[in-house]
Amino acid sequence: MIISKSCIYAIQAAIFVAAESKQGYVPINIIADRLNISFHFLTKVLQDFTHSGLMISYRGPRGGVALAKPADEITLHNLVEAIDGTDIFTECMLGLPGCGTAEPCPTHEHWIEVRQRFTVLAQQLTLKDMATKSSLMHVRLANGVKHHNQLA
Amino acid sequence: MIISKSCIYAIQAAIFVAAESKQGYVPINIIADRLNISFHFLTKVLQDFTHSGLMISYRGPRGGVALAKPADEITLHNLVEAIDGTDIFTECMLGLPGCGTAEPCPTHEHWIEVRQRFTVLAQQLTLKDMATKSSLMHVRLANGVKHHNQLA
DNA sequence: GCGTTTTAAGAATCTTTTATCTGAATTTTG
DNA sequence: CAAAATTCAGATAAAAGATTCTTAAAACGC
Repeated sequence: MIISKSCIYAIQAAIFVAAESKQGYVPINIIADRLNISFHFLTKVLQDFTHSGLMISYRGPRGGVALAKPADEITLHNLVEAIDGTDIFTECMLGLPGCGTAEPCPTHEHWIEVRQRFTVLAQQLTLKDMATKSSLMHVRLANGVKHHNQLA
Repeated sequence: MIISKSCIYAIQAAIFVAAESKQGYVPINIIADRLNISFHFLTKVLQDFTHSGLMISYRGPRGGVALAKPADEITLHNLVEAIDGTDIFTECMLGLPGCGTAEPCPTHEHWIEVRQRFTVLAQQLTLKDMATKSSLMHVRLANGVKHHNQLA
């Protein structure tokens, strides 16, 4: 998989928060319910967002999480970096440590072109863009479609 | 990581075999030695290549593995498919089961463009291409540079 | 046939990722 | 001040992936 499952959950949650964020803080149990993710697991994952300054959290009644910045100032790149790190955007396809223009691996020149496209995509696609396109995803999640292996 | 570690080892081994294959079968212990990979592990991984018809194997003295086809008829796509399957080339970035043009996820239209580039790359890059570009990789591996975390 | 070389196959171990649970700590509400 | 809502932190369990180990099977040379 391109990005980790934790990261997928985190991105979906961020889209959800961006779509609902007019009402102040969004409680994590609400997000977990609507997205069919374990509450405790999501709590842990979202802490990476608060630690990296993409979200802010508030305890107690009417607490929850909220975006720390406007949705159009948070990119997919920011989200992935906070959860999975930047390896995906910098790594050699074969994982060779010193691979670069000086000592390219056999796939180097072909791979960096694809990787560069992916990086640009991630830097240009904002949370706002994704939130406005998320209607269909939400409908499906709300209808009980869980992740993966649950097609049957 | 884009592709699994098993797949990375397998690709490196395939490049090695392609470069040496004039001498009939190449013993797996030789490949494992030169590439700093565990012999037993490599044995298991290369079985996926023989099972999928990309390589042929032969037991006993002067045995080993060899390409089943000319190196310019084996693509990177073939190699990845044999080890990791085709998920990488077909999957939605967020791993949503029904994601497609009918019900796109928020990243769908952006992601498929990158994914398509990657697929074309993998289908056009042949083992022959990689073997001719592999000199530097082999030098580094022969000098004892192991994979990952062994930089110090 | 016997010993050596080599792949084949599967079990066992270790590591990482994913997921759950429990007990706090914090803040608002009444 | 007490009760409820909510995040925070850490321990633990389950699952998946990576690696190693052990034994078998095949081929060859003598």
